[in-house]
Amino acid sequence: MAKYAFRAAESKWQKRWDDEGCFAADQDPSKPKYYVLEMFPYPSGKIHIGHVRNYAMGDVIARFKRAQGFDVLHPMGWDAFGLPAENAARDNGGHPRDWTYGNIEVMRGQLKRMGLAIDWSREFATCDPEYYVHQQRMFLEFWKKGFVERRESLVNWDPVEMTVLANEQVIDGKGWRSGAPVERKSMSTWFFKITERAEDLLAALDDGRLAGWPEHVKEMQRNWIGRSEGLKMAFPLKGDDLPEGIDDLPIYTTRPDTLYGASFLGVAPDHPLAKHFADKDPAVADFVAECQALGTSEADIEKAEKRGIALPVTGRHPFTNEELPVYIANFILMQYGTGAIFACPAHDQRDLDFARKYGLAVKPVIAPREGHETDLKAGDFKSCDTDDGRTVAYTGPGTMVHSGPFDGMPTDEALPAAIAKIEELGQGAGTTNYRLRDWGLTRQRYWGCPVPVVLCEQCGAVPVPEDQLPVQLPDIGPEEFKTPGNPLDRACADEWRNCTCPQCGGPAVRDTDTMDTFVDSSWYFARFASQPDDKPVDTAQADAWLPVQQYIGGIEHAILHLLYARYFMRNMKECGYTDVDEPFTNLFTQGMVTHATFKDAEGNWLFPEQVELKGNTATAIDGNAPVSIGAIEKMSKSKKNVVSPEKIADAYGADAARFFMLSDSPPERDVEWTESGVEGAWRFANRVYEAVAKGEGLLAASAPMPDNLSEDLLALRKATHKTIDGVTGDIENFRFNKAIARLYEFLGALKGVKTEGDAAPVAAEAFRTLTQLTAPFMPHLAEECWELLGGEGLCCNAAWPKADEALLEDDVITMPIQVNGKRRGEIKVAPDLPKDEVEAAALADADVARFLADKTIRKVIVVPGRIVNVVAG
RNA sequence: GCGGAUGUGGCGGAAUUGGUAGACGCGCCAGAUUUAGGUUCUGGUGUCUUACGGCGUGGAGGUUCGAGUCCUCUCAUCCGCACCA
Repeated sequence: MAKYAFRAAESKWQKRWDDEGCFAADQDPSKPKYYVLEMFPYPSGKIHIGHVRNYAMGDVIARFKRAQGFDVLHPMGWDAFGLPAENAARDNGGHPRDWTYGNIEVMRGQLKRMGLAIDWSREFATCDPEYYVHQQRMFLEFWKKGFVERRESLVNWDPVEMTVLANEQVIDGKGWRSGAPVERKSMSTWFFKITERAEDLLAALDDGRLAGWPEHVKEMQRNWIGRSEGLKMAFPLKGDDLPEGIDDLPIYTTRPDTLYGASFLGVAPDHPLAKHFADKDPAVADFVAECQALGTSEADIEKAEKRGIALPVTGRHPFTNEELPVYIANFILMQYGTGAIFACPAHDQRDLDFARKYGLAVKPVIAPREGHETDLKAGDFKSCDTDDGRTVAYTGPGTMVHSGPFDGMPTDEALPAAIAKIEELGQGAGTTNYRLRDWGLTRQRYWGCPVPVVLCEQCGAVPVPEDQLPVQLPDIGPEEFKTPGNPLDRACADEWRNCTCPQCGGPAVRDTDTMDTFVDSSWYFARFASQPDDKPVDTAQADAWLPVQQYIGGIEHAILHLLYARYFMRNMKECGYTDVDEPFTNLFTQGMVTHATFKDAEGNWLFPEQVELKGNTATAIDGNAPVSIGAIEKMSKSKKNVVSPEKIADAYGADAARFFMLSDSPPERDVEWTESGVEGAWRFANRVYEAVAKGEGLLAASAPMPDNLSEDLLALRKATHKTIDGVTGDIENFRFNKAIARLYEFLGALKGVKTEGDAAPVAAEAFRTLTQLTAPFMPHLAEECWELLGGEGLCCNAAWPKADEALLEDDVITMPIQVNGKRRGEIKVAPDLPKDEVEAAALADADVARFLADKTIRKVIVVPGRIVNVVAG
């Protein structure tokens, strides 16, 4: 029997699809449109197996929707700007542009080998000037409309490399290459005022606009935006050495109810007050410098031990007139609220840690439990005792104590009362605050979209005129990438940088910042839908496709990318480019691909292909040296636990690789790549091919379905239609692993099927179904089978099968019978048998009767079509 | 530190959403076919027990006729934390 020759088949069908333009979008205006998109790849060098998983998922949806009669848009492009290209140029020479486009060339070829149903005519890279010219245009438009603003922000500064560092380049407070302690430095950059849209970005999470998003992603975004109702108020300051014009300290708090428990005030190390005293006192300056060496990463700042230093100033409590000490504290974030707080150690854990360390007062003002009030004296800490004897800050609700007029109030009443009192005193007001910060959109790097702005000493920041766009990156020599700092900001780029001011005609320089790559990825999906030369999108064309109906990508993008894209769409809408505000109707976040790690006796990492696996033991492929098997981890080049999709495609075929990536785990979860797993997929392909080969030409013969089928043939028809029903539902719900399990089961049911006489049309239906249901997962195999069966045209163009409802019903079902919750027997009954008859049948069952012999029946619970439980004692 | 998720046989997972725990695949065991096989096919495979049966969904409690599923506490792992993409 002929084996499935996947190598020949894959190139043959890819060519056919290509020649016939099968996957071009906008083919038939009469069809409903469906836009499916996977997050576009960064061209890092080669496709890895995680890409295969991501794009295989999108491809299943694209092919499935196409078969269901949709006009499908399924495009591909490249998120091509970014830091790795500059690092590669630095380490290996060359130019970031050449490295990037070279990688794209390679990766495009690798993706095409996977046989994806992609409309390649729409491909672009974000580093194409034809793309980023529109981004520059929109930037200027947003600026004009006030969505963008230039202001100061803090960055990680490497004093040796003279460069801004990304958080990931800061290791233990030191630059990753220089090893020099990092400083926090303030510089002037551009911001998108995303906080102005915080309210709507938040509202859309709950008003049904994002009904097709996973709840946990929405929850993450809600928490990220972090809307809080609180109080902004000022503590009058007292001290000999106050900065000029500063006589109070504005703070923000979400717990005004605990104001009577205030024991000190705190400011961030970057706070103006901290800066003021650092200039006067070297000890303060040292402390501030130490805090700043932590870098800008929020995680690092909040994980650090709580530390601080007192300032020679006090703040007066508005209620008690007590003078509270003021500290610089390393856990206070300048970006949140006003960068200053009042601390109530009894009811905030961080404040408590700090107060303990510096011997500050702890004043409980909330009694957690009823009757507990009398235990509490001011200064006592009993309110916070835990069962195991530790004392922790009590952050829950309770009754106010030691709080003047608020005594006896529940906390939720004391909170507005405290705000009202502060407002009455004219020392502050209730406000809404967001954790979300404005989006600093520029980077001090070469390989990004230039900011189309000229900086003139006379006129300030001036937009580059429309007819001079795009501002393209200057061509500079490869040696420039080996020099520390931003090449755009150096003499090598002078010819580009020096220019005349478009406004006054005087000498000026270009802004040397480039845009964050998140800007590039915030609207690429719109450009896929419509690509006019003279504007970002044609509104009618773009809105015909948008929003993306199914977006697929990694959970690591749950917040930033997805929030930025939502924000950017709103800006585009206000500029009239689209009527859409939410870019992604349905979102699916897929898991990562993991792989076991291997090390030789010397502790060197080994690639999987250097290792021979036999059961649970591993040896080196060259010479039988023992190999230790390590943890199963996310694939990474450094640990060498990577597999090459190309080698997999060579050995087992693209279909097997795609199929295995979807078969083993639910798609939102991580999946472990195993050689045996892909072998199983390959075996399945061969078994399908061999099964279908028995039905050669059956579709072309097209005998009519007889009316009265034998029991066996009817059972096969039922299996066929149940499989159609199940697989269709599974694909719609992203349960690819279950769809594939059903295909395995169905293949098992086809064993020994006859193809003559009455059986011919039944077998034809079964084989046709198997082929079509397999097609989204193994499209090349499906075409090969389709041809073998004599199907009309291409399998990918055939309409998706429909299940016949009448064939989904069972005449007899098996019901388990429990006695006291334990399964003791089963009965076979008609699904619609009345309850009392089911009960009678259950009690009559011999196995059940045995367990009831010495018991009295108390109750019988019959769940129709499900189960019977007899309660007896 | 904060926020989000995950945890079921030797392994990946399934369980109609409170109703037979372990579908399907991998691995393993046995048998058959083959000149040979790390091929293909057939059967078996949670665990303890000779059996009757007991026990089993990270751990500890709880609700219920019935819990992998709901509630409380807890442990472990993973993702994000704003200049990596």
